Amino acid sequence: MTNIFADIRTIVLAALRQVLPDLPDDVAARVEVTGTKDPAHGDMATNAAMVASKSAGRKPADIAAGLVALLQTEPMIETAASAGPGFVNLTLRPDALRAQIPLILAQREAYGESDIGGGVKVCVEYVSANPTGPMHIGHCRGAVVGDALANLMAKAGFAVTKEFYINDAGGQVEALAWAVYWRYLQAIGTGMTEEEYAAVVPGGLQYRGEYLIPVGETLAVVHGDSLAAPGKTSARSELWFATVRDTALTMMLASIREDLDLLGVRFDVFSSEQALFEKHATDAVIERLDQLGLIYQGTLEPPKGKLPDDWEPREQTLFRSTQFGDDVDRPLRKSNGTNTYFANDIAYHADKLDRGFEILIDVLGADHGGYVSRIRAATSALGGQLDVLLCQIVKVLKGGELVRMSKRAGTFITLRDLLDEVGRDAVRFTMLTRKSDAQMDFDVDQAVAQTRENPVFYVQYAHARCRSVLRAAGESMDTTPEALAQASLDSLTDPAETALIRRLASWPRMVEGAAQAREPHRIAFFLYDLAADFHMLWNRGRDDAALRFLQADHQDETSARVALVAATAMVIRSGLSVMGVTPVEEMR
RNA sequence: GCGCCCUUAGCUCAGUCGGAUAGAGCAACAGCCUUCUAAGCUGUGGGUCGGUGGUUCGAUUCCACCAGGGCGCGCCA
Repeated sequence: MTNIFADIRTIVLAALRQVLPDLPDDVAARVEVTGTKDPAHGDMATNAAMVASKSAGRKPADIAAGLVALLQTEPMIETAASAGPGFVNLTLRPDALRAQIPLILAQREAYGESDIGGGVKVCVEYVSANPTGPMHIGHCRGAVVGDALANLMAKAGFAVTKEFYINDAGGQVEALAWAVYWRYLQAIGTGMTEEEYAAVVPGGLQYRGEYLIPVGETLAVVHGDSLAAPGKTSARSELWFATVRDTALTMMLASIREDLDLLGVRFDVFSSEQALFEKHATDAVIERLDQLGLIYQGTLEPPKGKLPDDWEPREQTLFRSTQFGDDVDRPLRKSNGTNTYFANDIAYHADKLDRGFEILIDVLGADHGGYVSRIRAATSALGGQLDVLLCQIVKVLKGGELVRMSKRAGTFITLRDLLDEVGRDAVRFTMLTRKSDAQMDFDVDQAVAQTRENPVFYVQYAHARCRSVLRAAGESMDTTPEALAQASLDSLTDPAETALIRRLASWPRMVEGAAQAREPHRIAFFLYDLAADFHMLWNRGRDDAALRFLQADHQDETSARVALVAATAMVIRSGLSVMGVTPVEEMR
């Protein structure tokens, strides 16, 4: 595990303890070593003197002076200087920074891995689309964000499980079965009209999309007319319901998994709501909460403002979520005694805790915003920790126009449409170029553009250029990582080279910060900046032939630069693999 | 009406649990191809960080209130 920031922080902390032997641990924990914005401030800066000032009762400048004196003597540090309100700026010895290159080459794409996760078991739940239809663009962002977050946390040393929760119980599955049964009747050539059929469906016919036609046809092939009443009309639901529902769920889930596969998302675990239902998990968890004194029978206040038309006060089984920061207590059982979705979801989260996960993460759509505080409350009540990432709406733009998505108008964009148009890598990368809780416009034209505007292209281009140099170098030298790690790096002194090395060295710190903040989008921005550093260096070689990577007459310089290029390619690949994007070898 | 999220350059967005002179891309202007990919690079201009207070050595960052945008609001999942 390589992390030069962590190494320097250890050194700074040791020095701080010499200056202040009574340093409290909580103060020590706040000591940071960060990169600098301004090269004039050196390579790194630490806030150590400032954070320790208050508890030590000494001026920051005073402590900083003590630190500077000690840090000056460190072999990795060339100069230390106090500055501003009490920063200590550090300039590393050039060879200390360059020494990161062989370390990167030795670790390859594993570079950036960290142990801050400490092997803590984390369950990241995402997508969890209802198995009632194909995946649409609304699911896409959550799928990509969740998948990248899971990868990111795994890289940071958490023991991550990727999980998909199948909502295969409840009203919408019933509605699905009725919708599929209609497609079945059509497939066997029923004489009923859609209106006649809809009239017998409890709650009305939903899910009228054509994607259910193949399910009906499959049922017709397997079961012939046997699921219908004589005359090919609708039979009593007891006769066909379970068969139709199970076939529909199986086929819908298969289709979702196919879509996920195309997106490059693979889950470790698919959890079934129905399975929990059969174990009576919800009743069990309500019992558990009851024993904690968190359940009561009561009547909720009507919601403020606009009332539902049929509002009337009714007594329900309620959970005291207000004790855990929610605004109102929430119903677990409906007035007819059946469990609410919330209750079932508590059972599911309890199930995850029972499986030994210490941190639960749910990636949800923004339309679940109002749901967050109650499910977090429930998880806290059960002694767990739940982090929620809300993914805001994605608007799709094409030709500068907003592409309207409406199920009613039948113009909803499926995930597959988007993948066909833009490609998996561009979809994944673009979805990670915004903070997940910020609204996003997905510009289809930009995602396929081959210019710097398009971060996917820009990063891929940098990687392709690296590979191009390595291919060319490979004709006259050994470009295996093992061989390059032996190169003498003393010639890497150009500011553009140093900037690139500094960026590479900050990758492990970036991974840790992004994982702790649960912000996978930071990886995309890091790679973009890294690509910019590399493109700049590349073009320096255009202006000044002496800065080109391959120097026919200077073997040492060439190997040093090729080693740098190889390390750059590895870090790009390391980052892309977190994002689930495939690096390209060449642009075409 | 209540709750949650958001507001940073003309546009789209970064900004590392509070840190030094707030950064990119696009758009505008001025440059760089006998060369490992010019699908790129360099430079210039552009900001009361939505507003007003507060917390402290220090606030784009934390808190309160206000304005604007989005999402939701008992027996849907």
